[in-house]
Amino acid sequence: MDDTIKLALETIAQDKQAIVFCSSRASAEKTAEDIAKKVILTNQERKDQAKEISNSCLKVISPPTKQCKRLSAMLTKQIAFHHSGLHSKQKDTIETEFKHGNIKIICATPTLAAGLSLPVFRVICKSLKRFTGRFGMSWIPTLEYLQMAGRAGRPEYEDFGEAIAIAKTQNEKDEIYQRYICGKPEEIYSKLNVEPVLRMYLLSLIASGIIRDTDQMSEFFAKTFWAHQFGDLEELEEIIQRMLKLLEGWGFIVLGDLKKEQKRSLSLGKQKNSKNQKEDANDLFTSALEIVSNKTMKLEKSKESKDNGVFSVQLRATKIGKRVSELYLDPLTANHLIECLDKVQYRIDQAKNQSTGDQLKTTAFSYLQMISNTLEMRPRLRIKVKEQEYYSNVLLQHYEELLQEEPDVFDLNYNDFMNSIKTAEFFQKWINEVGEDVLLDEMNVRPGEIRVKLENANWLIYSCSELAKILNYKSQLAPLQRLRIRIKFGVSEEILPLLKLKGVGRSRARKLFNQGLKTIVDLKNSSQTDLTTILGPKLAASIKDQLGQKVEPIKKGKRTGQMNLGKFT
DNA sequence: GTATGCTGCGTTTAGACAGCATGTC
DNA sequence: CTAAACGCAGCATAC
Repeated sequence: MDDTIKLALETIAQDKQAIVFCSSRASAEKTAEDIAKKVILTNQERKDQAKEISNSCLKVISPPTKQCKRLSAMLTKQIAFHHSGLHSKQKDTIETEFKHGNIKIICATPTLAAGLSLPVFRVICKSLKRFTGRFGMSWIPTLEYLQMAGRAGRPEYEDFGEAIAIAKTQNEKDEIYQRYICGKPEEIYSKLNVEPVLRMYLLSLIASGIIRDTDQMSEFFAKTFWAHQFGDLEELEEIIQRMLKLLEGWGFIVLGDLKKEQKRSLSLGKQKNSKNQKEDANDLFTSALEIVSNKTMKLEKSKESKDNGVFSVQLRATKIGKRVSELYLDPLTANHLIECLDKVQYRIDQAKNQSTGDQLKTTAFSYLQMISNTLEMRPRLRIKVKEQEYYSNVLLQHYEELLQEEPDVFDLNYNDFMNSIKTAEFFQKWINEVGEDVLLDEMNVRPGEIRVKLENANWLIYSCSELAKILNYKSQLAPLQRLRIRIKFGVSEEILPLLKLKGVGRSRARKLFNQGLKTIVDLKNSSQTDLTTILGPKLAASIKDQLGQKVEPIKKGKRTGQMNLGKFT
């Protein structure tokens, strides 16, 4: 039998608890399941307790997903898995019930290591390797090992705790000993992801007025702990230089007083070719940039340049640049969104001018793909090998609606682009009321991920409408707002009016609609009795009340309102 | 006949943070 | 420089 499973069972035999850290979700689920298979609960009280927890996790989503069922089944044995795909309510109950001692083993991905304190007698690391795109399976950072191992030992209950790392070979054993037991935790800092961070950082520093010119900028970055950590100051200079130029080209900042604030796409009637626009902008700024290049950023030489009396170039955020910074958008994303909004607006204007002919339509899918292809929406839903054909069809189907060009098939970004199509398709299904169980089966999105995606989408769409306001694209505000509500509730267009009522969400609105109550007016004309049969007495009364109509006292029937409500939620 | 186990091959692979507005029986 | 394990299908064996 697997050593991990042996150790887990032995822990249970001691009537203690353990966390098993696994390197993938599939592994966490499977390991937990394998352990659960071998567990036999004898104590009736424990059985009942476990059953109760199992049920409460099962009914978090209705209808339950296969993930819910799998979790629920093993909770019966006081075993659980834990990873980011779980619904947050399930995560919560698992954590609290583990604390209460009602769950004996949790098989988890690193979520649990980073999260709140969840001390335990024994930590078992099934594997200390993890897949990384670039290097295949590689050792996890020492710091992460320490975090996981640090869960072991509960000062309140135990004198000590155990952290056990499983090695598959003698070689691995030595390596683990050297690397994790003797090794020092590495610096947290990585050079890999500097650019996006720097983009945002730079813009926010300028927008907030902390940095007003290139002198201050140089000074600021030279002094930063971050710059110190980065080490290679010249490389940092280059990056800052590049970011500055990008921010300027995107119209988020203005250099010096050489030019008035760039008005971006404010005139509605005019077709804007964004590429040309950008080039123009770059031309205009060349002189300013040259000054900057020659003068700033030579951090080591900054004294020298000051002595030479070269003047500093002013840095100022534009109106839209400020808003981008406030919205906490990556400027690259913001630019992408703005370009897409430009395109939508162009289509709208064209449609106004010529009434005939085929117009390129902007649909919900257009916007959904737009937000799906941002950095913020990463990681996108991945297209599996067998799904490729399906999603090329989806792409074809929505081709005309897209607001960005399809990259070349051999482009490195092509995969990512296709994943944005799948992600958009996921949102599309969500706002057409497809259930979470189906979404998991068909698209491999788990409830936990769904929540994160929806939150991001909500934020991005909100940001879009804020940008649209500044760009004066008024005609896009309503569609964006509608889309935002649809995303939030996961509903189709047709039942939108019903959502204004308190206590009416995705499923209740659908119920009403299917009973022929499609609008607020329909509801006003319906009797409270009818509403009661659909939604139960309490909600029926509440709706009548919200509509400003007389509320008849609730009759006490065989079933109370409480029970009805329970059934619907 | 059904359940379980083994082998071989193709496929997949952790997580989390930002803003906003408002509410849940 | 630098994979490993899961899931599934197909087949063998146990009950």
